[in-house]
Amino acid sequence: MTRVLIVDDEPQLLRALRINLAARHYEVALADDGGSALRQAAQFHPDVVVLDLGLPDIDGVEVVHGLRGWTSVPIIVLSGRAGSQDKIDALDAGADDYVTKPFDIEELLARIRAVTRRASPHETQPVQIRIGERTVDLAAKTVSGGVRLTPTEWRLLELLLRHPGRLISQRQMLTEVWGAGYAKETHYLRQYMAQLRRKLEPDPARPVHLITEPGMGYRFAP
Amino acid sequence: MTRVLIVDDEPQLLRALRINLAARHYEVALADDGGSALRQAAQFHPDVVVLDLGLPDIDGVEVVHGLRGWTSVPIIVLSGRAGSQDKIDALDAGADDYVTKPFDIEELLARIRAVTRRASPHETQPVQIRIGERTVDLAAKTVSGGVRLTPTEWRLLELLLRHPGRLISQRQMLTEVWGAGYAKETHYLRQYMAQLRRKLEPDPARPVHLITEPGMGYRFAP
DNA sequence: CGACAGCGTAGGGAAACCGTCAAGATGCGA
DNA sequence: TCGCATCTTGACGGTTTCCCTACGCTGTCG
Repeated sequence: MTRVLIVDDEPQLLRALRINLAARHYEVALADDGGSALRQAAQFHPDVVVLDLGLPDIDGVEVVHGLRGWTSVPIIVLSGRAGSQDKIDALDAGADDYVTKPFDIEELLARIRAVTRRASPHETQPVQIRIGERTVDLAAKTVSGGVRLTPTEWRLLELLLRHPGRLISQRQMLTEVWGAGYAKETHYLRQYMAQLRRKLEPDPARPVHLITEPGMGYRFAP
Repeated sequence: MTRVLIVDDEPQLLRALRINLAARHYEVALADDGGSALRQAAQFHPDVVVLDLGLPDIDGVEVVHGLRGWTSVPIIVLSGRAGSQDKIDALDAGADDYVTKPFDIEELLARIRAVTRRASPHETQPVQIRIGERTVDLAAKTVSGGVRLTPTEWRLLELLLRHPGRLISQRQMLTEVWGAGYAKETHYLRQYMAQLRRKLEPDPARPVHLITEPGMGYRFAP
């Protein structure tokens, strides 16, 4: 079932879309500002995000940036502003499509079908990754052996696992998992990397998959 | 280089797009009806197709179907008809995006960037460089053969590798790696160049890739 | 032949960094 | 309101990395 996150500050629109999408057997989550949108995206893991640019707290383009920091979920932008520059900014920030209000609900549905159709083969690619004796499923958010991870642990692990073999800088990890204001709190990294190792590594004291690169960052070695 | 196939029956539009895209270093192919569009797509293998729905011979939606029969190349549909049903039909036929004429050329370019960005996540080209028997990946910060480098070693090596064959002055290396106050500490250079050679050169005593230019600086010879 | 300048190598102390244990603070559901 | 899971914060010992000093080598030039 396709999961849709709708972000808009008009209750009417939210309601209309929720009803229409639910009637077509989409699973729907709602958010009415940028902050809750980012939180919802992390928890709900939608297959597509419908995002209004005119939000009360954060600029919509910033929300796109925030999402693109850690996910490639398709984003369809809504906006009342018909100006072309808005479209260009949103698309270049990483949005996949742009619809100007007022729009026909059928057209939005068609665009949702279009972006999810393109993204769906991506979904079938292996999201199961082995770490030692454990198997991690990023899509289902499960780890074999009855291991459970907290939300923060998931975000951190996902960031590493999505770039196998690549060095992820401390700065990148901190800003993408905790936020832009935490770029220097390397303490958190040590704390949570230790927890991940305890839960995933065969011998947590001698990690072979979650590798430290002193002074630079961490790396997931498959 | 991204390859774009433009299908439209208006010579003016074809010309305008061709010029704009060529100026931005796209490779462009043109077609003015559905038949040649399908032929061109087969021969030219574009990375994205810009397709006008109002063609003289075949209905645009049929062209979409024809393309989707064998390729998943992103398709951006153009149309003068603003009616929503057109959009829905085209999107459901397999198009990826829809732009209504008249459109801002910048907007179309942004949409081209959006669909190509999505279609080719492989564009994150691995910057791999060979040094003797070792392979260095600057993006992933890895060296083949289990070799590990420290942060300072990486900074120094990156500076050299980003300018293959070029002489890098001691002054430049010192200021870029250690800071403006270290411009005369040539000592550090010898120290770290020796370490890099030990880790990367087949015979550290006889360097063939990390070359000393006495009195001047160092050079990376590919 | 000797002085000198530039380069390569080795090793030790200091500082920065990392892993770990432990405890306080916070938020959420019962 | 309480209890639990999670997130923050603090403290300490071990390790890596960096900075710095010392010394041998080579080629040039007087």
